[in-house]
Amino acid sequence: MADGPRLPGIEDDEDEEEPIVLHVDADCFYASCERLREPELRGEPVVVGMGYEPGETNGAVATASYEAREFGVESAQAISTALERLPRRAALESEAPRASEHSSGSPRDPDADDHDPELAESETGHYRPVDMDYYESVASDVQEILHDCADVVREVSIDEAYLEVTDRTAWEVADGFARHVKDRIRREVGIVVSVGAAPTMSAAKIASDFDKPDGLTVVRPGEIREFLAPLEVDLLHGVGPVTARELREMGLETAGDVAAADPKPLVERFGERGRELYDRARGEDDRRVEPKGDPKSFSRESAFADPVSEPGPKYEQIETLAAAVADRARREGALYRTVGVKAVLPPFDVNTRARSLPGPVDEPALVEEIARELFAEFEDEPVRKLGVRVANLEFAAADQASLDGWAGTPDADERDRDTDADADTERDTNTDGGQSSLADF
DNA sequence: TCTGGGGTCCTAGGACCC
DNA sequence: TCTGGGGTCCTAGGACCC
Repeated sequence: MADGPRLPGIEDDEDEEEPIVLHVDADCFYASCERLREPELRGEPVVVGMGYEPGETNGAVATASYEAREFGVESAQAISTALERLPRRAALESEAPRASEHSSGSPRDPDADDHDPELAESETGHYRPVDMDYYESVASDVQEILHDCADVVREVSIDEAYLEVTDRTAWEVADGFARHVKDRIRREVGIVVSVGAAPTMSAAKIASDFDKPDGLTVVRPGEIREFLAPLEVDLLHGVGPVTARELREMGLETAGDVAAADPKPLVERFGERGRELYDRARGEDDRRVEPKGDPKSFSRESAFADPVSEPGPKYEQIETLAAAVADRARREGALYRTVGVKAVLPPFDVNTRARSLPGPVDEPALVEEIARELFAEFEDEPVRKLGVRVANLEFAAADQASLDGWAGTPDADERDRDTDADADTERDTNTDGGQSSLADF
């Protein structure tokens, strides 16, 4: 606006102050990873299933390649539904990939296809179980490049990150910079990503989604509202099916409608979220890219193939999950103050229970004990899914060292004392005895 | 769309405190 | 004692995201 001196090619002084945020989002990441180690899958429909085992029909779709999506396979869909739309290529193949498996005239396993035995290969797809360890190793290669390209990186999930690159590029060449990031990841890792560049995190996020797959969309300062206006409300981050329906009932179909609406009813109906929605639709978002902080909770859950009514197997599962969660916390160096369970009863009735302790602990036996107690009220109910969670985490690592210095009580000592106390005291969180480790805090 | 697993944030109500 | 207002912590549920 002001008429001060301008650098060549820069339209407006204000633009210089506008942050340049990149949102990098891998396209059907799990499927791409599978193709990385199994190049025969390139160009083929690939479905990666969670809770899926080769040859089985249980589980849900984690990721479907774009070829698989053509058949109506969608993420979060039941594998059984996906299989109806896109039958499995051959049952044998998914157990142990063999080079010649899908060459012509291969013998069929009896349960290879429960459908048309004459099914054309072109109408079948490849199903693979999720292999997080492998995907994480690929993701860390990608992340290395991202950190190399930006001053601040915020990893949102395994396949998605925000980059603050204001000092690395300029608006007039932002598309070239984004191209460079894309190319490096493709060349060095073999993964295709979509990138959005914008002055705000929320616009960058939508921009990366705009032209998927292999997309590159730059939204320059002053263009955000115009860019968002025609988009359906459910494309806005934070608007799911429920909110989208309610917005439509209010006569708001697009981001432009929301931006032009009276914010009062939005705030009345949706509270703080309504305000945020309104601001974001107008291109207003002053969040800066910051590295992700410590996690707030750890949880593990697992579903039964069919609802289970007998207490035995359910308590067994609770114990397994409790041990896994406690182990995770210990490995990550986290103390927890709250233990919770989740019981999903048919048809899909989600129940959660939680109990907090007076102070943070690292005690696997206690996690199990509390989880069992919290679960007791559901022991005779049919249960389809169970979960165990620890929350109110404390990552004491940094402080702990100095604390140890004067207190002279390493972690292990505290744990031992606590376990001893455990043996002879009822572990009621409100009694004052038997909580020696807690008293230290 | 009949439902997998790991998270985050928000809200509402109750307990409790001053 | 029927009674104000503010604050915090806790639990449960819900919506949402990937």
